[in-house]
Amino acid sequence: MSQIATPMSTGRSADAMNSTRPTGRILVVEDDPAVQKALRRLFESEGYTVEVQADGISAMESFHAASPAVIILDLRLPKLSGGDVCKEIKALAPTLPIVVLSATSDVSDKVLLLELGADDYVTKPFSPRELLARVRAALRHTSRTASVKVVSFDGISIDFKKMEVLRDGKVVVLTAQEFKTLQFLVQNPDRVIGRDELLNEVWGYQNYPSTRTVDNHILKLRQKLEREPSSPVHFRTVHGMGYKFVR
Amino acid sequence: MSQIATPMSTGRSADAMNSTRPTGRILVVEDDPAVQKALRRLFESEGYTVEVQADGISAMESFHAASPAVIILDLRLPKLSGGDVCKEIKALAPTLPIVVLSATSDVSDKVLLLELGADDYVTKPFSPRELLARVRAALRHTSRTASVKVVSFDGISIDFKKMEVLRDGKVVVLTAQEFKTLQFLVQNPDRVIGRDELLNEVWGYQNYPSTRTVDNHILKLRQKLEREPSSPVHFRTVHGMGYKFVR
DNA sequence: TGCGAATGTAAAAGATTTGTCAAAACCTCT
DNA sequence: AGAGGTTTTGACAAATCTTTTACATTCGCA
Repeated sequence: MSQIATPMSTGRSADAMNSTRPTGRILVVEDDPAVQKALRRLFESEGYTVEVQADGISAMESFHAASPAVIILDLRLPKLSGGDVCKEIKALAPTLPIVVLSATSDVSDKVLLLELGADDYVTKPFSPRELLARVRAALRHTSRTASVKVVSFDGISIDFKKMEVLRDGKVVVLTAQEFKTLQFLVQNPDRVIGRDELLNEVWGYQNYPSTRTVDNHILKLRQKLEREPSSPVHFRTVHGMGYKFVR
Repeated sequence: MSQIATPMSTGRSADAMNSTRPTGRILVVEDDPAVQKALRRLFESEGYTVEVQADGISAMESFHAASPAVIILDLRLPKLSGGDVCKEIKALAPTLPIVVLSATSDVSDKVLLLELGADDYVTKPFSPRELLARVRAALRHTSRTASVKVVSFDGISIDFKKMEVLRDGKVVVLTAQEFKTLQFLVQNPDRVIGRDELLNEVWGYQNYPSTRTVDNHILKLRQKLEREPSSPVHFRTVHGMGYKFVR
């Protein structure tokens, strides 16, 4: 597997690590422009939204402003050391996963990482695939600890763990995108959600399809889940605004 | 190929932990207060109950009093060396998993650890996540050997202890990796497992092959175990998400 | 009531993901 | 080093999903 030293091997060697298309914001804190660029490319090509900061101070600001889903943090930073950033952030948001990026020499002390509260680390040189895998693992972890496993209403039950939907006891097959859409809606009941918001949350920043795509997915959900698809009860249209899920 | 169930979503979505929900008590034996604190925080945030001891003598006492599910043991200890603690405990409770924490220098020979009876070890600069993974693996291991040694379904029986698989009474030869994959899937039935996760859990921390590798192993499992490999019943694909084992 | 804009709908077109096979890279024992 | 086996990669077709597109319908409002 390809190893990268500092500038990341140009080719997107990440294509192998496919699977889930993430919908996450990543804050990358790294001062070397070459690595910055490489990381941005790496994650953006995977569908993440990337924000890059080069020093500790800006990192803290971004952390507050952007509320990322995961932080990738170089330990060597100007202004405010990566270690301090890590500690501060962990104090403020204990569940926010932080993946530390470092030279082996920086972490020779086994105490260090633990104390900082980092969740994981990758030493330079690292393979893009490995970093990606760890970031995914980190994200998986937070999502797993944070939510309800089954939701039921009107003869429909949604099992997020099995990723299975039943209507009247029978399995309803949903595609990945449909399921994601459903999940977002169900987790934000009674609230009107604009197409743009759905695109942001469910599709992510990178691939921005037209808003019609959203309509189509709602259509599918209605067809598959509503008893009377043409007059939907749960997946309601709010004309001019968007959609709203009601139990 | 499929009447498969439900695909779904990104990392940020709900998704439950595998069967190894931390219900466990952990005994941490470590003399450095900073590391103590860090370990306590790490495991408690995961839902484990943590007891900490700083020296070998107290460790043995706690072992008797608290009957932990797993022990994390630093090799450098005052009063009674970690090695001795390990040996003693293994003599008293052979199945209790012990994860040794050590500096690389201490374990230039893995042999030593094996002699001690440790189940796993993590060396010096280790990532918190890695330690967690090892502990989970250790727990999985005991819960497996303690309760379920054999799993059967559809004419297939898997003997985890013997590492042997029978189909219709005949031995099916699986390679190491195939068996591990099978094991992880079987131990997490009905749950959709992404390729990433499989790589993390089955392939471990050091090597990250491409996701194609996973597909290939699934292929092998299907060829060897499914009655109709081209339309798998037990090793199902969840398009866009990963795989799911169903009895 | 009539008009323009927004939404429903279905099917075509475009992309992506997975199945599968075979070759290459790796191991582990002699 | 070589044999025999395992694991990983790479390629390509097949399967499946997503997005677009085009047209019909509905809605909001003057």
